[in-house]
Amino acid sequence: MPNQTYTISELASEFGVTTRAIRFYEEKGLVQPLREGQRRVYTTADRVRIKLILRGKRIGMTLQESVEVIDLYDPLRNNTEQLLSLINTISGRQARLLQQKDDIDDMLTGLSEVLGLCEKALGKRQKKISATPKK
Amino acid sequence: MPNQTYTISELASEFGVTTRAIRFYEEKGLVQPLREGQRRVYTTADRVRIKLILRGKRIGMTLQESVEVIDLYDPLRNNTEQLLSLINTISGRQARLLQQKDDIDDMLTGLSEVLGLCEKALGKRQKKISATPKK
DNA sequence: CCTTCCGTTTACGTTAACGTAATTGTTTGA
DNA sequence: TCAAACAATTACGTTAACGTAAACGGAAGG
Repeated sequence: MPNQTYTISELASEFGVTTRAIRFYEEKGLVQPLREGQRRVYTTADRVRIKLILRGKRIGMTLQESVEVIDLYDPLRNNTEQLLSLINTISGRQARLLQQKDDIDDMLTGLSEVLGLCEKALGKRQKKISATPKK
Repeated sequence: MPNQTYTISELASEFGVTTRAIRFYEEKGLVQPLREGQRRVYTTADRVRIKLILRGKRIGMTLQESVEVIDLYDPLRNNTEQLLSLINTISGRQARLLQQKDDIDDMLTGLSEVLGLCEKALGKRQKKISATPKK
């Protein structure tokens, strides 16, 4: 039943952001929840948009960029001209993402090496570390 | 011969940033070029730091975060306590990077699907697109 | 000598993405 | 009925990461 709705604080706590942030996204036109009187009512579609926005944020996209990416999906307008331009846009975006993956792989490689050095320095003692996901 | 040095504008144009940005990084203590009179002189080590900083930026890290990652590499201080904490830090960072890769993969999948739809809508005509990496 | 091209410092301006009140409803359980 | 919990609006504050402009100095070339 994807006809569920959500309150702002439900979504906020689900995604680990503040209600202020979600209202801010609305100010910027990123979501347009329904109203029930004054109260905002979010549909599953709204929920998905927010989720995608936050995904974009995690990889360093601005809110506007996230919206642009999201908007690539919807009306799928039929003009040939626009389709060609859309293809270019998507290709560019894909290239950036691939670059990002390379960057991440490089960084992961480096971190693994440092990790190796650390463990070596610890004399390979099999110390269990309490997972402390700081902050 | 890695004893080469660089001027600020050389690095700026190589990396596609402004000299202002590089001076800003210095203000923030991210690099400490030598001086030749007033002029800044950058070593290959400085160059690498800047490169790493920009790599961090591409995947959405703040300057401070980039420095933290870079600093994981150097003194490799020997205190056991610190080593354990370092290991945790690195593990956390790795987790974030893996999450980012997943995010990117998801986005790439989505974009590919849209691309497919576009090409289908174009009737599979083998139109060559001029690579227009816009802006 | 004068202009043109780097380069430097100082300092105020800007944008994004919220944070942080302050104030004012509205609903709900004791 | 009344306080507690949740929601809304309005508005000023904040941080990061530079942009932009002003004002100046050395050096190189025509």
